[in-house]
Amino acid sequence: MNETTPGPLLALRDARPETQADRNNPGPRTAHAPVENHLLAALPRAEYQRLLASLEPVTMAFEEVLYEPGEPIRHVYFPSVCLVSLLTLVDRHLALEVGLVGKEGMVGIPLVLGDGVSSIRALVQGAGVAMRMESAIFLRELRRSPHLQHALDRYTNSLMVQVAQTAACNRFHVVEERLARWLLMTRDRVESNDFRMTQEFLAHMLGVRRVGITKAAGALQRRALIKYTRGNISILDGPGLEAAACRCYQVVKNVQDRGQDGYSKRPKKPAVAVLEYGKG
Amino acid sequence: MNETTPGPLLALRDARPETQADRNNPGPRTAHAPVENHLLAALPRAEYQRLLASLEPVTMAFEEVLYEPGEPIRHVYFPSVCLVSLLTLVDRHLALEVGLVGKEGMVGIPLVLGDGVSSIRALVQGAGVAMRMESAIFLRELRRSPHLQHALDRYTNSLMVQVAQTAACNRFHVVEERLARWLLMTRDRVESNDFRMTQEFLAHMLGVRRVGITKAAGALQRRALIKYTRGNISILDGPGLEAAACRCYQVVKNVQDRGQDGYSKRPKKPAVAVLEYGKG
DNA sequence: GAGCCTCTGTGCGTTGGCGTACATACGGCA
DNA sequence: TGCCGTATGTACGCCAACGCACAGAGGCTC
Repeated sequence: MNETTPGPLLALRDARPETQADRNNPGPRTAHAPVENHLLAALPRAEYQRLLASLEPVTMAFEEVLYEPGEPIRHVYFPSVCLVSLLTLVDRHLALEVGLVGKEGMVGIPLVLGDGVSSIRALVQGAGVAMRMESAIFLRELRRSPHLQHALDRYTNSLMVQVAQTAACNRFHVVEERLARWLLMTRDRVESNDFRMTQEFLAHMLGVRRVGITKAAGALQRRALIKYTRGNISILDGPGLEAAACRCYQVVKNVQDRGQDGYSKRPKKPAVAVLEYGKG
Repeated sequence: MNETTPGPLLALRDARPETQADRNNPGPRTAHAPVENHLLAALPRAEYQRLLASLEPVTMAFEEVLYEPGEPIRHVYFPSVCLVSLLTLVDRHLALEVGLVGKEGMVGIPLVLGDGVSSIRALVQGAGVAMRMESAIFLRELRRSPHLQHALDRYTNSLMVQVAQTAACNRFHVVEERLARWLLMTRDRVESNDFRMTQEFLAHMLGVRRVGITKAAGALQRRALIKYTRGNISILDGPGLEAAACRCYQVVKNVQDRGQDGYSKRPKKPAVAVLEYGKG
C-alpha cells in the first residue's frame, strides 16, 4: 500500500466533454466502479450495509465547491475516486490549502465535532465519484455506530496533524519542497503517478504565484523527478521526489498510515500508545 | 466577556525567585485560587464533582514542556490560570505556534480523538496553575460523560479552526499584523492587558527572527497601541490593536466565542446551525 | 556604586517570493 | 493548414524577512 501502482491516468480535472487526452487515457470514471472509501470499507459488514441505504453516489466535478466558509454543511462526502481540497480563505480572495481528502477520509469533519457550519472552503480538486449522506442522517448514524465514531475520530486526528504540519511547512519551506510534497500527497490519494493539474491550479493550492510553480516545477523536471505538459503531470522518480520534498511529507504520512508519530525511528512498530475505545 | 477587564499583571513568565518586578505586580499565583477552567465549569455539578476526585492541581512553570512530538500523552491539562502553546516542529530546530490554550480549553486533544501520542510540542508560555488528570482516567471519564464529550468535541472544532486559520495567516500576513493578533489572543486568555513576554520568546512563537519582532513591536509602540520594556508588555489601545491585527483574530475568536463562523455579519445571533448531540 | 547579564535596537548584504508584463508553445478545431 | 485559446517560460524591479554582527540600555547582584 505504500507502493504506488502505476495505475491508469485519472482525469483529475475535467468534467467537460471527452477530449483527445481523455481518449488516450481512459480512467475509472464510471460511477458504478466498486472503489471503496477506506473509512466505510473498514466498518463491520452489517453497519456498512445499513449506512449504504442512506449513502448516495454522486459525481464530483472539477472545481465544484462543496462547502463555503460560514455556510451550513448539508452533506458529508466519502470520496471513492476523487480528491477534495480544504482551503482556508483570508482577506476575501487569498486561499491556502490546509488539507487534502481522498478515499482515506471524509469531508465534513466539523459535523463530527458538533459544528454544523464549515469554516473553510471544500473544493473538488480531482473529479470523480463520492458517496454522500445528508447531515441529519449522518449524525443519527454516527450516534448509532461506535465503529464509525472511532474511525472518524482517528481520521479527525490525522487531519489535525496534517493541518498543523502544513502550517509550519508553509512558514518554513520553499516552494520547490512544498510542491514536491504536494505531488506526493496527491499521488498517494489517487494511487497513480499520473494526474491532470495545471500550474495555475497548483499555485492556488500552495498560495503562491503561478510563476513560482513554473520555476519550482521546472527545477523538478530538470532533475528528472517529474514530467509535465499542459496539465498532465507524471511522477517519474517517486523516491527522488520524496528526497526533494520536505520531511513534512513523511511526518504526516506516518501518522495517517499507522496512527503513530512521524518522528519515531521504528519503521513498523505497531502503535502501542494508541488507546482502546468504547470498552469501558 | 468580550471586554477585557484590566486585571492584575500576570507573572506570565517566571517560576524563579520573586524579583522586584514581581513585587511591583503581585499576580494571582496562589495555587488555591478558585479560578476555573471553562470546560470544567460548564459541566453539570455532579459530573464536575466526580471529575474533581481525579483532578490534581499542578503548578505550570514557564517553558515547561508538557508534550513532545512522538511521545505518549500521560496527562491532560485543564488550564486555570496559565497559557500553553502548541508548537509544530520542523527540521528538528524550527518551531511554529499553531495553537494557544488557556482556561477556555484543554491540552491533550489527541486523546479525545483516540490517539495517545502527541504530534506536537506543548509548552507552558504563561506560568500559573492547571488541573491535570491521568490519561487512562481521563478516557474512562470521557466515556462516562456525554457532557464532557460534547464540550471537548466543540473545543476540538474550535482548535481545528484556529490551527487552519493560523496556517493561512502565517502564509499571507506580515509580522506586524501577526504580532498584533498574537497579543490579542494572549490578552483574551489571560484576561489582562499586561503580561510578561520577551521579544526572543515571541520570535520563537511566530517563527521569525527576534529582530523581526523588534521592528514590528517598535512600530506598534510608536502608534501607541502597546508599551513594553524588558519583558513587560502592556496593551494600551485594544481596539486600535485589533485594527492593526489581521482579520484572522476575529475569525477565530468568533468561532470560539459562539461556535459560529467568523465570516458571518450577524453580530450576536445564536448559532442556529450548531447541532444537538446525544439526543438520538 | 560597579559589574554584569539580559533585553532591545540598528545596520549591513542576501534571498525568496511578489506583481506585472510579455513571449513562446502546445493542441484542438475549423 | 492555420488559427486561437490555454498552458508554460522569462524578465524586471520591489519588498519582507533572513542571517549575522554589534551597539546601547535597563535592572539585578554583590
